[in-house]
Amino acid sequence: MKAIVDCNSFYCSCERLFEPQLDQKPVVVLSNNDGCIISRTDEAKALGVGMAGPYFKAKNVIEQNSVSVFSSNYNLYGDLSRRVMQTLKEMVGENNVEVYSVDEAFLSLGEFANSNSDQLAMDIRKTVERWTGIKVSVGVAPTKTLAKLANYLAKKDKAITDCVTVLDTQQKIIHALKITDVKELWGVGRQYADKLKGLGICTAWDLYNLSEEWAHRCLGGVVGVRLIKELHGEESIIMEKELVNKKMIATTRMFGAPVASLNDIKEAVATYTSRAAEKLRRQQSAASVINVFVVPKEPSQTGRFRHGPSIGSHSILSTPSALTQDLIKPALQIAERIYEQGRSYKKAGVILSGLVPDNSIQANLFEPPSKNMGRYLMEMMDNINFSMRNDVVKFASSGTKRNWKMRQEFHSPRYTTRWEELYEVH
DNA sequence: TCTGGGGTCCTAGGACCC
DNA sequence: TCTGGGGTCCTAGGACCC
Repeated sequence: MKAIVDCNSFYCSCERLFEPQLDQKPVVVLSNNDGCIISRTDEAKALGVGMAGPYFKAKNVIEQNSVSVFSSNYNLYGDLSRRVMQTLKEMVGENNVEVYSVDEAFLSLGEFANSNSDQLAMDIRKTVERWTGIKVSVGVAPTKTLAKLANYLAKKDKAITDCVTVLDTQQKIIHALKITDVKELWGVGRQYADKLKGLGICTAWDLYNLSEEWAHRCLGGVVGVRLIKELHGEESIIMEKELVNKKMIATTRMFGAPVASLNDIKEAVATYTSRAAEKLRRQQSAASVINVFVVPKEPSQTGRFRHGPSIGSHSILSTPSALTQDLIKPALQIAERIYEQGRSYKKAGVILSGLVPDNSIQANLFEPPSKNMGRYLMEMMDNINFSMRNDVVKFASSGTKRNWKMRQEFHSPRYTTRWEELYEVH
């Protein structure tokens, strides 16, 4: 049996942990740049605050109902996430936990669940809450896709389920499929949902009854086949062992306000490159390809604001590198190349790919001393920036004025990861 | 006026090779 | 001049996830 453990309104729950007077009160957390609502509590949902909707559209409702608003505080959420995952590992064994996202983990229950899945699932839910203060929902079923379905049902009707749903018999599974809209299934997004609806396939049960051959033809090839198999209880999406290294590392941001000057664009690109290079060194990789892109301000013709047209170009490094200074140089050259005088831009990004293990440590002996200096410099910068304040030490090309910096008007303290912001009890 | 920031996998098609 | 039937590798783009 598989389980999925999913934190309820995770970012909001993290904020509430340090402001307990907000329990039972509506809370929302905004995306970077305070643009979208990316987490909301049940109370906010009941007021009609949309998920993943733009903040400005919900602003009236939010102000009229005194909804508490926070900018996203990823230092805090990341730390609390680690505590939740650690709890799960202690309960079912490290090797049986697959961290799927910051607020979700799959568990392989194996023999733990043979007799009493309900009891085990409830035990997990209660223990995580007791140890970390974070409420979670648990779904249990034979496959990951069905476990996700169970979890969806657990969250949908918390008063009845107490945040736990177990689908351990064929009858329960069939009933769950029949009462669930096909668009709620894991692996069915907007495009497929619309397509399926058009064909008269409305419930998960309707999809269950289609053949693998049909899914291969109409639902993205092998991806669709896996979905059908999973619904039938056949494990087709396997558990990943340990968190493997990223194959691509990106740092991209909207600007706080549109940016027109090349200088500001270059500062932003240098800053994002530094951040991406830090992530690169953290997983001990080096990059061989660097991609820089900008998104002009003009609204997209398609009306889809998300995947608006971006203008970018890439550069291939002669030697893969993890040193910020090696990456900033080509990044800035690309920025100059793609920038057009007279336009203004709302976003820029840096993507590192072609990642390989960073073997420059071993190569040290054979390198000129200047290269070794580069490594020491990086280590020192990373350590200082990690233990003190972000960007105490940075490259001059990152700038000091930061005209492009994103908006964050409602930021809470990093209670658990910065000494000077520790929660105080008087 | 104001709409995030990451990631993954898969497929099709082109370039190139023998 | 005629010209088959494989392979592989890479990239762009589409779909999905949180």
